[in-house]
Amino acid sequence: MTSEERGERPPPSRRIADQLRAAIQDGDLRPGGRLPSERELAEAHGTARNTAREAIRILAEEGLVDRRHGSGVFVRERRRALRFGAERYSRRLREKTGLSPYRAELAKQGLLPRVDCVSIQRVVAPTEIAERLRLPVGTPDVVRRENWYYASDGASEHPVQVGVTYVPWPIAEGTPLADSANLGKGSLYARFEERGHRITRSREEVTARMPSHEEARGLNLPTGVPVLEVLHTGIDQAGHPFEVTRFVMRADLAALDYDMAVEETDD
Amino acid sequence: MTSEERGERPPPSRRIADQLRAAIQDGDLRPGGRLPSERELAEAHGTARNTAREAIRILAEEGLVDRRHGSGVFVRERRRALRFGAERYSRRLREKTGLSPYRAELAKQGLLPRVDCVSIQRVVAPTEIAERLRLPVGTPDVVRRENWYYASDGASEHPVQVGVTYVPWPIAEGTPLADSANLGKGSLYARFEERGHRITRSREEVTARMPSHEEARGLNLPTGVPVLEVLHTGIDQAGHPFEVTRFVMRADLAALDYDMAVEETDD
DNA sequence: TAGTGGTCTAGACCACCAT
DNA sequence: TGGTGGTCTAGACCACTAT
Repeated sequence: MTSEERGERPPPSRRIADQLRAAIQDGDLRPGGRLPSERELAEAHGTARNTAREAIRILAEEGLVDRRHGSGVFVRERRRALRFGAERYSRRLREKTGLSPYRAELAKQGLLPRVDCVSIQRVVAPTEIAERLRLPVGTPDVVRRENWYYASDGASEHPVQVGVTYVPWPIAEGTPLADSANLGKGSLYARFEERGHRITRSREEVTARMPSHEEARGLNLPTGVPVLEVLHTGIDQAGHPFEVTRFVMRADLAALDYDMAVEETDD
Repeated sequence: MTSEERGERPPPSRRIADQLRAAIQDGDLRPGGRLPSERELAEAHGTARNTAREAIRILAEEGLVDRRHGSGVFVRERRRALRFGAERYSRRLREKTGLSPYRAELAKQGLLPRVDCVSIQRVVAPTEIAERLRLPVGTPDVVRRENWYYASDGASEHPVQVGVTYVPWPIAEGTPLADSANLGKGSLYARFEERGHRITRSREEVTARMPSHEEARGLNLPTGVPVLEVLHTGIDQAGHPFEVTRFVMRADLAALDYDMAVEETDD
């Protein structure tokens, strides 16, 4: 039981945070608007600066405000414009638009996409990946392709997500999958089809967590923003998994959208 | 560009945090294990206690450690045992097990479920809900049912998720949906079928964010744990939406699992 | 009761941003 | 250059947990 639940007065830092939070939620402080400075808050409440600072920190952890060194503290604007759904793997969509699903979604939002293939390596599959690819023991080799996805509004560009794709070596061998950043017309899934693997089912395991230290730096994440982690498994017409991709995406910019038939489950 | 990226030495609080993080990731500090106290860390690094405390705070925000007032700081154990998938709406599964999907999933994990229907009200639908139910203007009334879901390992019980279901008033009127906490055999979807709405498609919009102040308290969430928010729309055999549920779940305990056909999209 | 984290004070200097 | 947040010090007292 917390002090608040017992009806006691919360400590000053909490009370200042509560008051600012209410002002944000009531619209007295508008998105993009600036909060009073730490020194102003401290004086207004008759506390030390550290106490006002603690209040700001509480709000930052909740993802409600952005702190900008040298400028001030601002009410965060909630966007979450990008929605990624299962149709991103649809051949029909691929053939119709000629765009990769990431590019198609950004185009819909009037944003400029950029995808950067930062590495292609032949590695031993991590356990989690090997399980999902049902790799036979003794043949653990996969191609690991790491892609970074950016969005630009014309003025500035932000990283949105990272995707790491694992392909069993026997499937990738001798194809652009094994060594080319540019996969050519139709991209990834067109190349899989040429190897006899047409994506028929998609399994997606979704979790959320706070970013690791490295992810927070790489994705340029403000405090109080979690990441969505999606472990995608592509399954072909024969029911065999042929690729696994782990996406890590900024949860403040991206959302997932699934539309599914319900009675189709066969267990 | 941060000071670290310029090759400068990070400030003492960061360096202490980096060192502890490495110890956790290398396994020198095991899950459940206790970190040195703030006073010990401060002395060991020749800093003020507040500086050591700041280091601990950085790790807490990353979700790596739990702080327990009066006891110490402990390496968080990662569980995430519960997986919720689209098959939870399957009639076949419902009829086979006789269990609600939540109860079935917890039983699989050897946990004891408890579901508490805390309120049933007739309200005006929030915009977001009205849009998804395609409510005609002028008939905005819905039944709002709020359920809390708990899991118990026999010793202690934790809240896992909250689900708020909205049903158009004309569908709920005169049925247990409108006023009964106990929905009877087959629960929610059996009642919908009796009203002529068989769930055929499910749309799920998934996001993640830090919990609100109230959610953090209600779900008893430790710092550094985000929530998954799922906006589920049930669609019947005629293609009409008939219920919307917003789930908010602890991301450290729950995950989502989707298995879908790919080429079925009809746009 | 001893040790822990939670909160606070009243300063200080630094790094960053806008003017 | 003046104002902002970022970090730090060297204390202090309180609230909580375990023994």
